[in-house]
Amino acid sequence: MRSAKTKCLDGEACQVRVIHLDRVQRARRETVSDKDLGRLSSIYKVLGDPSRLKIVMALRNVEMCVCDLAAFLGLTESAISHQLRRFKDLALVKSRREGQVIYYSLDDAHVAELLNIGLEHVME
Amino acid sequence: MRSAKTKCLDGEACQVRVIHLDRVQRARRETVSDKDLGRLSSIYKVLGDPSRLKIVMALRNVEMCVCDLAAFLGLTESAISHQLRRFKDLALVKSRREGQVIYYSLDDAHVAELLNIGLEHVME
DNA sequence: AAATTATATGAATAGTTGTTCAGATATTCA
DNA sequence: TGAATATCTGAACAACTATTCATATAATTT
Repeated sequence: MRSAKTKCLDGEACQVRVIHLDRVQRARRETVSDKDLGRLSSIYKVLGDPSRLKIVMALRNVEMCVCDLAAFLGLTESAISHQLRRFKDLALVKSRREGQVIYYSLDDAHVAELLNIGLEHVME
Repeated sequence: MRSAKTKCLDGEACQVRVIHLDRVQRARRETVSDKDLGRLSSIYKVLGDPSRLKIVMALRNVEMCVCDLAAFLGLTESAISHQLRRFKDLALVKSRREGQVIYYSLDDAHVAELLNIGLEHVME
């Protein structure tokens, strides 16, 4: 099969070689929107850090406060708080106030599922 | 409930407040090894970038070469190659050579599952 | 009200990372 | 063999990020 020049989506020539134009077009047809792609990658990204992953893995089983998580991870309470906010922004973790203490837990069943499948992969 | 001082795992005093010692201990008991935690976070991390996510999303449906992916993403072939190596290092993507062309596809069923669950979460 | 406790926030910084560029390697074809 | 093609690799750099420190906010207790 021969190489071929193609044009970028915006119309400008972009000198990209395409060996299988049909496959590229199919990929373009079946791809998810950039918005969804961004949101999805944000979710994986927030799980893609050892400290944060340890946090959600713990929250899978027990509801915990910032203090507890700081002791568990051996990090500053400030660091934990910063990371928890990232989870909250993505609606992966929810919080519940009881006096001065704020308890954190998983907000979404999909998250636990993501963690379980990941664990399956790593454990076997 | 009152705060309490505890000691770090290594025995040194570390001035960490712990509100719920039982929960912290339970978390310590049920946590996965640091090695597994590292491997797992690496998997999420590699999916946590829009470009890379777009690559594996495409490979979910079609086997593609570096050229094709470069045209699809609008990136350099070099950039694609660099990213594909990360996937290969984690055994998430496999390759097959046919002459000068190397075809890439998903290596692991778990990856597709991770992507599907993520999509479910984002789409709904 | 003042002191204490738990958490949140903003700035600063050291470390990490995605991309590009230039050049190397591997395969095919003439 | 030499030219052409597809992919890979290493260095370099701008952009991003995880953590800490200092400080602010919110709730409780005395």
